[in-house]
Amino acid sequence: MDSNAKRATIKEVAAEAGVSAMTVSRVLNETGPVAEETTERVLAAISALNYIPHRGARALASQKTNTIGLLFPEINDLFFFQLMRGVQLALMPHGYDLLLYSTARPQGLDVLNLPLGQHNTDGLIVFTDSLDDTALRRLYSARFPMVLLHRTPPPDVAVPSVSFENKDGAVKMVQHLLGCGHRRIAFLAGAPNNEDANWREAGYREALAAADIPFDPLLVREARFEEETAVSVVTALLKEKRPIDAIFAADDVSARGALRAAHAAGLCVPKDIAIVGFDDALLSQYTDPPLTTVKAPIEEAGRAAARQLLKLINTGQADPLTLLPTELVIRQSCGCQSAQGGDFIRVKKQHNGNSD
Amino acid sequence: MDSNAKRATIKEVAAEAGVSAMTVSRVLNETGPVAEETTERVLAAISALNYIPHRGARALASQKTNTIGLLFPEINDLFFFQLMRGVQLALMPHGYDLLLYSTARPQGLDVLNLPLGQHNTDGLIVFTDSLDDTALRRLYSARFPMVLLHRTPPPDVAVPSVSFENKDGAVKMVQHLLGCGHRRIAFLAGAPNNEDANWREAGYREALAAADIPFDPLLVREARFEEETAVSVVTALLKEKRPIDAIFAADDVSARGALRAAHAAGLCVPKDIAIVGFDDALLSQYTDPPLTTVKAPIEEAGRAAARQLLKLINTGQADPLTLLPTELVIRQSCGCQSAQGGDFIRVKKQHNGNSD
DNA sequence: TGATACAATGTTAGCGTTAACTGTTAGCGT
DNA sequence: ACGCTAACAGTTAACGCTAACATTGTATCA
Repeated sequence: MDSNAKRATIKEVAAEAGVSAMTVSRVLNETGPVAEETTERVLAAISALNYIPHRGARALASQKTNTIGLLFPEINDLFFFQLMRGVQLALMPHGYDLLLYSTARPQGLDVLNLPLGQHNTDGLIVFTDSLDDTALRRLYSARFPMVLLHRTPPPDVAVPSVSFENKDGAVKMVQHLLGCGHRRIAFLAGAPNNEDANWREAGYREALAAADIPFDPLLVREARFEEETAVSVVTALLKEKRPIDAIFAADDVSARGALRAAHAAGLCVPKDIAIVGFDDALLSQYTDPPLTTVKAPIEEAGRAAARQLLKLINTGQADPLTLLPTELVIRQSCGCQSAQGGDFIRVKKQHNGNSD
Repeated sequence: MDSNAKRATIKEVAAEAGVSAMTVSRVLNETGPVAEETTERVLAAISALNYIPHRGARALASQKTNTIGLLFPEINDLFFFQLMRGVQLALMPHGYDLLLYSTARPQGLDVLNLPLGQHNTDGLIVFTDSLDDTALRRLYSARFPMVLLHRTPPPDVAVPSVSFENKDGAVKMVQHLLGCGHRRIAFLAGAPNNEDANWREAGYREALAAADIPFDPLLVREARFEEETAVSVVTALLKEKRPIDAIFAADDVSARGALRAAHAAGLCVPKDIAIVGFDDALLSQYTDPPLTTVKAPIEEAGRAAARQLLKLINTGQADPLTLLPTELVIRQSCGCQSAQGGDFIRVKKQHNGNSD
């Protein structure tokens, strides 16, 4: 191994192989015919000099970065790893790399100094509220390819968006609980600006209304997808001694918190109270008792977002809305007998799981 | 908003402001004197044209990317978010962006096609085993600035490394348990190639030896830092009916698993068995009972790695080894009375928490 | 008063790569 | 033997930016 080697350039490789730089480029990018014998010499030279093409130079000359950016807010949820994996898996076979950036406070982001954008990526996946509407509009008006993940674009911005059938899943879950005989169902909401959470709450309300059960605002608490918040909120709720048959948490993390709070209050789940979640997160089958939940295809969401973005980059258009199906996963925390996925539940088919 | 605007270039900005491109560059980078009035005109032009400098071009011309790469293995631990945050926080004020890349299978990584490297970053932070020794040597011999996080470099590679005082922390914990009267202490190890875990196990053994307690290999199980693995491994261990006073898990995640397994086996923690962990992860104060553990400064590790890398880039050298101190956090799962951090425990001061 | 310094700008060239073009040469049908 | 095509390779310019140097003007000092 050469010790103090500076980076080798394409010219040096070309010289080593006795060809022109262009030929090396052709070998590298498979962009034009090169004789087999020449190819081999070039490859040998590349190997010998430990040559790695310079991204910046490539981007300059070809006007492509072969990089996709993923913008995400400050988060602390394993959820995100699955999502990222999905994106990466979908991107890799197409030769794209994934550049991640976490925007601690999206509002403060200077659009002119965006760490990810036209200057270093071919497109952007924007996760939830990691970018505010203003920045979104700017990029959109500059025709920069973007896909939103778990976020609806503002009305005047036609950016493709990928999400779950959140409302549909929540409806199914509430109908399942109702089918078990539960009537007083509390709901643990997410943060106010979280769209997934809002659609889930909408589904909760809609299913109640459909069953002619009056909506009781006192049964809705904000757990913000946080286990500890859920614990304190549910502890408080249980202290109030309202009659409650079940708690529907807007995600599995808060369901876990609810479970802990219920146990701490001396309640037996599901005998005294049913507790269910949403997401079917990694650990949800191991809670005590195993959690009944709605399975959300998280990794698939990442894949779908990547696919849509590539489509947008390559063809100039993509599906405006991709909604991934959710499905009931019935375990023990709901206290129902049904072994299988609750097929007996009639769910009115909707053209779109989120909107009416 | 101009609708179909192509990217503006520095020349267009210069033309708009009635100056040369160089002056714009100077304003942008604060690299040379520019009259106040001119500066304002340039800034106005930048704003009007929505100009964003092209990273690639900059990198080419200045031979700097202002980007640091963080390589990490496939990971499913909240741990990582704290680490990343630390890195990002330390980098931001110096104008560096953070480029992340997750190497699913580091062995298969083609050194010549490394997604992160000299071509697009000014330096690399390598987390645990996300890069194999061969690749590491190559980059090192090309004098590419790198810092290892939670990994010791191979002997012939002088790359700075940042880690915790793992062994020291483990010693303290075992001594604490011994001080409580526990004698038969089981250990839940991490994956064999995880250095943090290995040092923790070394500390466990050393403390036992120092107390003249024979090491019993049957009391060591591999939980791999995974909650579910810990549950099954501990369940099996408890079934064997060996006398066990305490379980020392190599991290809090597996401690959580141990806790669940113990409860499931009808044991009361800490009355029947003490269970302690390592890391002081986000949720550890909320377990039931609250987990006694060793606090590892995770975010600080990220910061330290970033600092060392910047130092290496700027001055050509950095501290070969940064060991961040760990400290006992005594809660209830160990069953000791001591309210505060166990000051009564005498710990022999060592020059280096990991090596002897 | 001219020499000196430095603030403020401009000019030129080049970073490493690829797009678009320009040759060559060989094969092939007629 | 003539042109025609296609395989293979090279040349030139340009991508957007900044380093290094060159050029002005103006204030300062002996």
